[in-house]
Amino acid sequence: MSARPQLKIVKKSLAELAAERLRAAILAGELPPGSRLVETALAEEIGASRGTIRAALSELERDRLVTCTRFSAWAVATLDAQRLWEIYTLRATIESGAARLLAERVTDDDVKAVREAERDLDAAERGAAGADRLACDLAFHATIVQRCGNRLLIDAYASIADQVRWVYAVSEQRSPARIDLVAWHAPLSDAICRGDGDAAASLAFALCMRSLDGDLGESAQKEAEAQA
Amino acid sequence: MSARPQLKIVKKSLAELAAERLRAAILAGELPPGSRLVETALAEEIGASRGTIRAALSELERDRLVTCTRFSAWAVATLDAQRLWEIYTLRATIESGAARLLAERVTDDDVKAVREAERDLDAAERGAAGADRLACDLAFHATIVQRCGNRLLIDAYASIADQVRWVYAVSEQRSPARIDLVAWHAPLSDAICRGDGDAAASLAFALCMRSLDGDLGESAQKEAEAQA
DNA sequence: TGATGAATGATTGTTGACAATCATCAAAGG
DNA sequence: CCTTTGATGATTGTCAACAATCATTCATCA
Repeated sequence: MSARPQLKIVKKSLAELAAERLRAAILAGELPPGSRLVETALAEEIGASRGTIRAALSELERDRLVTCTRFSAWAVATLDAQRLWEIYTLRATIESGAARLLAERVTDDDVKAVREAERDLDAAERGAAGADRLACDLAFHATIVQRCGNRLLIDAYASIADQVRWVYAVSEQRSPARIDLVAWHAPLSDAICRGDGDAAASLAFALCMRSLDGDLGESAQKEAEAQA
Repeated sequence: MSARPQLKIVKKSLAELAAERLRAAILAGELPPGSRLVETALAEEIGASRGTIRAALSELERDRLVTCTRFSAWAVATLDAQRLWEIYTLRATIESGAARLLAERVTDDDVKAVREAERDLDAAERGAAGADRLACDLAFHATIVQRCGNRLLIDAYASIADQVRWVYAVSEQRSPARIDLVAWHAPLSDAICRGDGDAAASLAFALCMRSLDGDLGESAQKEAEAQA
């Protein structure tokens, strides 16, 4: 069997297409938190029937991007300080578990991949602009999760990563704090590569929680005060 | 505001009712893994229309109890050794994160609750039958997660706990290995109560993974061999 | 003035019919 | 005998209409 270009086309149902559109619109901030979503209106705009839209909304509901109150209304989910904290701690939990798993079963390939991600991070730190730095940062974390070998964890991470991106998009503070990327990430790489599960878990958790304090400290602080 | 009995009645849609029924049937093993689920047949049996059944099936799909292949068929999900490992490591990850969170923010109330769950465990160890032992074991773990203060974590745990119960129901080995409950759980309680997040996370993870080896080692082993 | 209750419009919940797609199997051709 | 092709039945995907429910408004009355 020779290597072929990828020919297979992924067929998607209308509901999936609709969900994609809506997800993109929400993540882009076009539909701000709290926006009312009316099935008939969306059906008109998107060009599908209500049942189809309904399926799409249900999919987004399970990803916690929209909420539904019975017989009343769909709406884009809202973000308060509590939810923000929950999102980041869930992310920290998943990454922490993935890092522990990876460390406990680390292979040579894994070491190579992690070290490479670390090098990219170093390169980004030297020159690149904020957006690239953020991309490399996320790529580093994604590498760890992707290689942990647990599809359930990978899926859970994808879902929560969506919400993290959403938080970035919605909050005014678009670019993460200019921290010393390599200095913070290197200990985690080392722990994984030497197979130290406990250390990897601890460092991964701390690193994620640091993002909460650093990137979003201001707006979260503001919100918390507003609520008090 | 005085304390009142819970008066609110929860109205459920037909789709939710149907999902409940199906979930119960699957968890009880009435619909064994791999069973084909046909929308029209289910609609007939349950007494709702296809669209309603479809919504119910979608809900179960999100919880990974059923799978759907496009234009073809719904089916009860299957359990192989890999998936078994994934379920248990995801559970370990979530419990581990919850334990870390709880330890880092532990209050007097938390200490009291954890110690009480530990005492119940001790009592169960002395006298009770297998089922009660299992119940107390699960209650202890649930206590930790419930008190971590993160609704996302709690929900994620509820979903994965369903799957753990399912594994128990489906595998022949119904009762967990007769381990020394208190001896295994006490270090975790201690770590949480003294606020040692790293230790709590490590112990919680190890405890869950121990369940995989202990309770289900045989059947998992068998399956793994069958696949090879 | 404030509470109560009925009418109303808007929105979701549910249904059955029709269209699109897939898995199966038998026949044709080499 | 094996592979390919076409027909067929079964099953999911989509749709538009109807029913149930909710939020709002406004008139009524103590």
